[in-house]
Amino acid sequence: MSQPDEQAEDGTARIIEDTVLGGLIGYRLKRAYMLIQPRAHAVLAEEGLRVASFSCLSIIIDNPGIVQSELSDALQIERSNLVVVIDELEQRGLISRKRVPTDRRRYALTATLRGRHMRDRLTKKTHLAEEVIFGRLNQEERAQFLHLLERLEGRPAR
Amino acid sequence: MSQPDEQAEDGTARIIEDTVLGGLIGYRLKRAYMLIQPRAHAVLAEEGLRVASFSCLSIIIDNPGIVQSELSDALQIERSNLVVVIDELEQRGLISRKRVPTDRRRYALTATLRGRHMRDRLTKKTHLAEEVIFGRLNQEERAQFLHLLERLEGRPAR
DNA sequence: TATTGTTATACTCTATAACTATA
DNA sequence: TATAGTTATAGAGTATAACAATA
Repeated sequence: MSQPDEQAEDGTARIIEDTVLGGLIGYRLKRAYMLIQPRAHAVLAEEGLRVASFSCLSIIIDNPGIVQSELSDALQIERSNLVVVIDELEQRGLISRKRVPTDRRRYALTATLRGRHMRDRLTKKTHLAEEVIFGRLNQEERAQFLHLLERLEGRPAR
Repeated sequence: MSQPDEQAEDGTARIIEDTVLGGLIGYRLKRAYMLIQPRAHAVLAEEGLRVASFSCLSIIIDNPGIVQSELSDALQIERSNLVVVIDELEQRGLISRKRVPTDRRRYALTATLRGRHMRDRLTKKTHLAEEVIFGRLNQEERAQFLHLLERLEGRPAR
């Protein structure tokens, strides 16, 4: 997987030079993300869930009664695109929705027992899948990395 | 931008709990990437280029004579999807292609002067755009972060 | 008037299969 | 037979506009 042994005209592998791209954090983040994402995708697909569905399920479990517009904000998914995900989770019996009595425009979302079990199982499998890549870092580096990602998201230095 | 002030039923902002997602590196990488990507996208769009086009242009400049299948490997873009990008770069006069005499199936790609100027200009603007986010880290943290990204991509520890 | 959930739609990215010309 | 570039196409994911119900 990903061996750089493309044949150049003389039959030797070409070493790719790069003076710019590797210095761009967006490019580097994308490459790292693309290492992880397909593995998470595959694990979740085994249970018929997409990544977005798993994310929604997880946030609903951690925030019982959350409504779609709040979920939309939290996960940065367009309200309109959330609809199909929520429908899917409900039809599979992983969450349920009921109208908020004080504001009948909104639906309070809660996970079912089945949904909670699904998340717990998939959390373990996803962590295992990520381990193939994240395991390249030792414990100190992992903590550093997650800390730096938090800093990038705007959390102030410790 | 991204203030978490969604109104809960009682009129106070809901604090979103998260016991699982934040511990998944894929989720965290995606969030960081989504902070950077739209900014790079916007800068490149000002010159009518997409991110993939800029990446290709840059690798072609650094590797004159590279052919499409090598570029495809280097950037992990499907050969078929590269075609439109290369066409675009050529039509805009940023690169040129000529058949490789020793293997007439292949086209050697090289950047024009105009292409090199375009890259130089866009490299500066992209770095500036990324700075809004990456600037949240100090110099030592930046070096650490890029180093850890390299480690994730499989480069052995120093 | 504004907001929530919804529908319809379009656009970009990405993936796959099959073709051609060359090797 | 295999490979490079190409075409066509389909599937995700994402973004926007407009609507009904409710506030």
